[in-house]
Amino acid sequence: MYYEPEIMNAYKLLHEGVLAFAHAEQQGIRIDMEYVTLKMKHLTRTIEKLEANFSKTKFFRHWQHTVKGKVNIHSNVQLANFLYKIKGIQIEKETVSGQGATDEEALRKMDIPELSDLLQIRKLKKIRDTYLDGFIREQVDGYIHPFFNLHLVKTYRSSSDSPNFQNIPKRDEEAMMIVRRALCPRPGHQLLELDYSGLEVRIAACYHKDKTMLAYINNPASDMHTDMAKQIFIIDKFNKDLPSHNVLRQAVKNGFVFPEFYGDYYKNCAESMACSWGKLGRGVWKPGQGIDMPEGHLADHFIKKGIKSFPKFVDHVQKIEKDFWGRRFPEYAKWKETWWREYKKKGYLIMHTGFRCSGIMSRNDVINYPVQGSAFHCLLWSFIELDKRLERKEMNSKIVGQVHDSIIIDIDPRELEEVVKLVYKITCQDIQKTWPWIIVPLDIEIELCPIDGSWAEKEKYEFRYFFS
DNA sequence: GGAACTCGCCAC
DNA sequence: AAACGTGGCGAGTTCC
Repeated sequence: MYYEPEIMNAYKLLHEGVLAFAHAEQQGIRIDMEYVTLKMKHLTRTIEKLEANFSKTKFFRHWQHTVKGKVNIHSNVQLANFLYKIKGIQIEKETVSGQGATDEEALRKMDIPELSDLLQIRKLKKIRDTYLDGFIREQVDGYIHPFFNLHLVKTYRSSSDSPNFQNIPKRDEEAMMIVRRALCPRPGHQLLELDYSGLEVRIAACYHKDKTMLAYINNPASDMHTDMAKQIFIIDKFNKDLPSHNVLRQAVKNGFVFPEFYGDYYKNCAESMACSWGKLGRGVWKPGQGIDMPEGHLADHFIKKGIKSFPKFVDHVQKIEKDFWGRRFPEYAKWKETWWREYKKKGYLIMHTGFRCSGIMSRNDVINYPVQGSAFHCLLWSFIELDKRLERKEMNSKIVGQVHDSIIIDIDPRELEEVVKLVYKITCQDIQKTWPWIIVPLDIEIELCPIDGSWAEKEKYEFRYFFS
């Protein structure tokens, strides 16, 4: 059988990657056991209290009245049955198998106060049972040793388990603080995390080489998300330092730009931006609705601009999508077509890093796999290189984990400057020499927690003065 | 009594 | 033409 020569580079990356990951697994991450034990007790008390209150409500008594045995408030089968069959609520959202959904979005739409209480219970149980209990179960002498796998993901990314170190809460402030407080450096050390900034966007650009996108990446003062926010929300004097404008920018970034890159389309994007972020309804908009900003409420602003209802906004976003791929990023759009056509002809695709994806893939798979995979491989290459260098220098600082585009180091404060310089050299400079296909600059951000602090306390670390 | 499934939810 | 990519895991439920 014929293999393209690049496949040996891919093999080498996997081989060395497995060894480097094993090294990190062996190090492990320290858990503040005293804290976790105490916090679990607190959470259990709070959950019991919330459950007791919940079972006193009219809602619960009605529910209990309609079933033969005992209600289990954590059973979504029972909950769906009660809400949709007994109470006769119209199903607005279905699960993948076509049942009435009972996820947060579905429950919030029903506007029943008791369901908010149920969601709060769910959230605390998730924190306790998935994360804190997982740490307790997996720890050995106060250290967890999460596995990092390289053989399980279709795109040749990694996965993690026992416990999964790649889905520790971050967005929800309360969950983040509770769970990350449990993760600590070794005594006298600090936890440091280095993140590649916008890695997937940059690696995508190495494939499609779109002129406009390259300009955005090469000019740090430019901001694609702000430009798109101006266009979508029709605001000329856009100021992202204004809290309300920043909400719109985030809405555009997470509700339009990234979903479009992943292959989503205008209808979902319009809904996400207007309803989830802008807090507007799906019908005709009325004055005073939506988030508040200097231009007035979002609804008033849109009405003034001639967009009086959600359907009108959908049309508006459709035009912007057309403009996005047709005028702004035509070379990116062309690349998507070329790769899809090539895949259909050959039945496989080869990444810049030498990995081959074959089997049945959708159009979205074909545009996402190479980008997701090779972006991760940049991280993996850096991980391997850094691991070797720390080992060779016999440093006390050790890599302990990785989250797709970031590396977590348990660092000896005395080695901080040396490690940071090394990290920057490897992640942003050396990698360019190894892989000439990386035609964009790569950049990182660093976060650091205090000595003997926890991962919840990490803060942005200004390291650039080392280089000035 | 365990395997396999669904659902919901956490991350990038 | 089609219509969001990749995972892990806990709890409940169903199947054998």
